[in-house]
Amino acid sequence: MKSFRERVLVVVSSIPKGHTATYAQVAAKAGNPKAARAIGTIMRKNFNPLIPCHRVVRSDGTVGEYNRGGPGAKTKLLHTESATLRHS
DNA sequence: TAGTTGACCGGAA
DNA sequence: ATTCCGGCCAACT
Repeated sequence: MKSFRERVLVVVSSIPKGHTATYAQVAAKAGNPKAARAIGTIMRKNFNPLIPCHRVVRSDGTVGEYNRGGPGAKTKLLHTESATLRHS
């Protein structure tokens, strides 16, 4: 039984290139559909290069936040990976 | 232990 | 369509 944040990191790292997942989706896959907010709390602190946190977006389709150069860098990365981004 | 914070979500006004 | 409010969860102080 690993910690919730361990599972979250695994789930996020499992996101295929060119594919995005919502925080709620990641939370649900980690085992807590309602822990979408906690995902942000975890990611914000535990950012490591093996975790493509930039592929995690909000349910609205907006990129959300990013601690690695701001939302702009995140959007740029997604665009680079040809991820299906939604126009806010 | 308890209280505050925050990369969120969904519903109501 | 946009803005406001409450709720839910994990981490930090």
